[in-house]
Amino acid sequence: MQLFGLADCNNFYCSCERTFRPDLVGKPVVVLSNNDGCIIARSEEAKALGIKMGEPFFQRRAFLQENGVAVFSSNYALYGSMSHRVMSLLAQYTPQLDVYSIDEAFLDFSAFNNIPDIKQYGEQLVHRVTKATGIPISLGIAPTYTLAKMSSKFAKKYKGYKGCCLMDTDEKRQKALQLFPIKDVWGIGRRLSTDMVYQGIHTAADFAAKSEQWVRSHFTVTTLRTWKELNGIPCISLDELPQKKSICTSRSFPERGIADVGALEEAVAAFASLCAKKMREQQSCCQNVTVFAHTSRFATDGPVHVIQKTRSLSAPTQDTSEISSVALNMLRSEIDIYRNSHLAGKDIGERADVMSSPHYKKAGVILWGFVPQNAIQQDLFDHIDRNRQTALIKAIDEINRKNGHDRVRIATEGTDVPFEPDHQYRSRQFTTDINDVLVAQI
DNA sequence: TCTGGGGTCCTAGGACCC
DNA sequence: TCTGGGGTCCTAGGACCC
Repeated sequence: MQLFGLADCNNFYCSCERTFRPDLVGKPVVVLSNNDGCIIARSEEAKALGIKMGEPFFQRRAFLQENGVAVFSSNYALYGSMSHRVMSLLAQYTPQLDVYSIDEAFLDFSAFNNIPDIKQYGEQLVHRVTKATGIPISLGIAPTYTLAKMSSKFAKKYKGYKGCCLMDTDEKRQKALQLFPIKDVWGIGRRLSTDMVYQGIHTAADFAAKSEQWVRSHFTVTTLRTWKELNGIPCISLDELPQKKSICTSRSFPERGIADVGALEEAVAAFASLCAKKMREQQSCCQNVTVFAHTSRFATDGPVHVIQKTRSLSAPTQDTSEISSVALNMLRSEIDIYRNSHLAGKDIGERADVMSSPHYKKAGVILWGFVPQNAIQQDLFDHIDRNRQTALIKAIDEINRKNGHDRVRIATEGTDVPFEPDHQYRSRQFTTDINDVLVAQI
């Protein structure tokens, strides 16, 4: 029998913060998104207070304070490094580890038929990771990924499992399916679960009991796969994930957003530069560049402007300055079009008002259409000296690697930090900056 | 005043071709 | 008055995930 494990870190970001603040164990903790915008992680105690995932922080600030909830800005350097510790421990327990997200990984246990007690093996794994990293984890073991995800939720919910829930018989599977709400099934989101409840499907068991024909005719192939997985037939594969199909860097800007076009350009140049760097790390070149920028979805006053523009390059590239200039050209021309259309027919008196440009709340750059960097088709009309360019990029990456990122950058990114996201409640870089390492007092 | 960021996959429908 | 049929490719947008 094939068996897969899913290891899931409990309330990962909160647990990371707590590892370095043991005084907060047992107390409510939340972690905020960039700009301290939304609540994106909650400890069990915070969940018990009724705090929802994704709630805007400003709406909950007073409540959090009244209830003594510890609040943290997101600290991705810390979470990334803690994740790495957890994953390297998990890798010791399986021949095949698939890291699925910052706090989750699948483990292939198929080769472990000779292990007499896989449940006990799982419990050991959970105990070891929790003890060694300070991050509590839950492990589900089952014949398919979808069922393993489900098992891990049981492992988390019921203390009696000691962190590890094994679903290795049809009887256990049936029982679990009946207890599991359809909306919590992996791959069934809000939209689909609403449809299903409308059709009388309330639990995973209700759904699994439908005929294949019925599922095919009502939903897409993705949902059919989920149905098969619930019935114990593996059909989701995770292989070859490391090559991404698109790479995106985007940010929301603090408060009302950015009105100054120069500042917006600097931000976009910085996003382009970061995208290009991520892309070089996976040794690709991109064929397409998309830039986007838009005003707030929530603002009811002020001009609304949505920019989304894509350009195909004449030859794939991984050069920061080329990608950056393509993104900036698209951005500028879209803004020019907007301005011209809003200036047309206005007299001078109205212009001052019109020229108060829109406040762009969010912007980003997406690179896609990747080809491996060693397999580039030369463009017949390409006049750029590729070899020289490659040498320059390598040199810059190397300087930045040694001296801190952004030490060398292109001039369009500006000499100041273009915008400083709010992170009022940020913890320190306990694991990645020597100046922030905790000091033990004897 | 203040509402995250980064991905994947699928489908419908338009553009284009013969 | 009457305005084809079938195929491919691309893109935007929706749904999902963490």
